[in-house]
Amino acid sequence: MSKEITSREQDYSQWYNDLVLKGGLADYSAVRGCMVIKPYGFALWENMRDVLDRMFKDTGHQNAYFPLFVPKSLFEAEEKNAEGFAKECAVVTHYRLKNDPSQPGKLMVDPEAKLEEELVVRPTSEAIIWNTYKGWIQSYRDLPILVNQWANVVRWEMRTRLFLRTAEFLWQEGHTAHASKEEAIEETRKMLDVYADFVENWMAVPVIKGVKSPNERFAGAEDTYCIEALMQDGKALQAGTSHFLGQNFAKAFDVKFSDKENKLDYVWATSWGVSTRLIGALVMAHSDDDGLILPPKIAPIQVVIVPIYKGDEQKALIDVKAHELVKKLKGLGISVKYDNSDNSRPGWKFAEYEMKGIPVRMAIGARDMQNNVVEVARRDTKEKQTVSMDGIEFYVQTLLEEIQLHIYNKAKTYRDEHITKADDWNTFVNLLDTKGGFISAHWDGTAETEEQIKEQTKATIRCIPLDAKEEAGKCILTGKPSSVRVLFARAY
RNA sequence: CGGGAAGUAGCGCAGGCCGGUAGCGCACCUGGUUUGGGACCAGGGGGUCGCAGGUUCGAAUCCUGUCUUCCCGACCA
Repeated sequence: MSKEITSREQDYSQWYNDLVLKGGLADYSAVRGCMVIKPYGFALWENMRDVLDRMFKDTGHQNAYFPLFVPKSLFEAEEKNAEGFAKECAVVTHYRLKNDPSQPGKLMVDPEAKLEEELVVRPTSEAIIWNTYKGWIQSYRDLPILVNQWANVVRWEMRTRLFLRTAEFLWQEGHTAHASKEEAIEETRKMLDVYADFVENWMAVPVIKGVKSPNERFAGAEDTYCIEALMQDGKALQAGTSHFLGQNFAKAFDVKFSDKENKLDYVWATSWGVSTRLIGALVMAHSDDDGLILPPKIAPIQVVIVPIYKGDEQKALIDVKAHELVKKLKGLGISVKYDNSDNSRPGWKFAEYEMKGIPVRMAIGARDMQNNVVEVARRDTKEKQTVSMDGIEFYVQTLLEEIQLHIYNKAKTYRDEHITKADDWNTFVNLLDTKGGFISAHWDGTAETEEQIKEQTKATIRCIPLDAKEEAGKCILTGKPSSVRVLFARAY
């Protein structure tokens, strides 16, 4: 069969690629490092986006849109930020093509059309946004500014992977400005909570909230908070970040405000973002060797109905019943697809919709019609049940909730079982090589030690968990004193 | 960006060493039989062999360049 999926055991990377491609989420494109998000994948993103957008608005944010291009002089204003991104920036240097005189029918960059100042294609928008905020802010009365934008950004990655790391990707970036440090920190933490809420309760992926070590911190931030998720191969994935930017960007762009006492001070800033990378996390957290497993709350299609019939008369009868069923389900806000196409047989459809991760499949045949029942199969456990048609919509509604919960609990159990304490170096290395997952260990707090651990084991500090308890211990590598355990893992 | 592999019909692949005008399975179209886990029979359509040069009477095949993808590494807030 052309649609077979590589098993996780055989080749985890290929399994992931197969799911994304054969599940209809995305395709490769003619542009290096850039992918096409297909309708099914984009529908998933739209669902995620809509929920997040509602959450942002419920916490007082508004959407706006800033330019794709950032003049180089603005981009370099906040030095650390610029330095951090410099190596992966696409740069526009010309604004015109012309016919190539030496190759008829071909175009060339017009050397006459060189830009006076190069334009950086945004890898993130702090620079252009803070340059704009300068004009918006004079007094404390203008604060806070709580703005989000949904946009694409470009980071010229050397090695790309569908959804997980592409040269261009879609995301949202929140950029807020505040009158006090405390308020900015509160905002940073609030949005981290929003992300954790979304990823856990909608995507059913458990996350650990934490703060990044200096090495892993966003360039230009004072503190970077993150949510870290664990994939089925034991590797960690950063699912979202929220940065307390201090006054770094305000100083770089000279954004000051007068407080109530008419004293001038620099504005305090935050930024926070999640991207289409979340789709990669979703795929790797839940799916199995038969295809995608999508959580009902964000699945583009929650229920698919497949008719099983012999001949047109039977099909016509089932069509009527199925349409009633569709109407009932839609009445409860459940998204349904009735697939009565005659192109493929039921077995083929079953496999196809399993591949696409549709949470619930219902099959109706002539026998079911007679008995007033329907076969209900759930994607997560693959269990099948025959259920009475009476009140079936409520049964399905409950089942969808159950599936959502079950998917989350399954991922959480796996995650919890893969947080392991290590108190000596051998155990630490062994755990990384055999079990994977998060290793909870002491660290002396220095960048040098973190760097050495990374060199020797490829594991990085994913975060210092926010709920970490004070505990006297010794650094896993140097034996120096440490007061808190941090989480190490190999990561995407 | 370094190492390895690959690109031939929508998908998966063979052919390539030894140059002679392209084949298999699935999918697709037509007709029929079918339909409770990826149906079967018969007939049929579809490819300038990734792209661009070169060698040759002749290139999918040999040579050069280039683009894209995969795996490993380096890099990665």
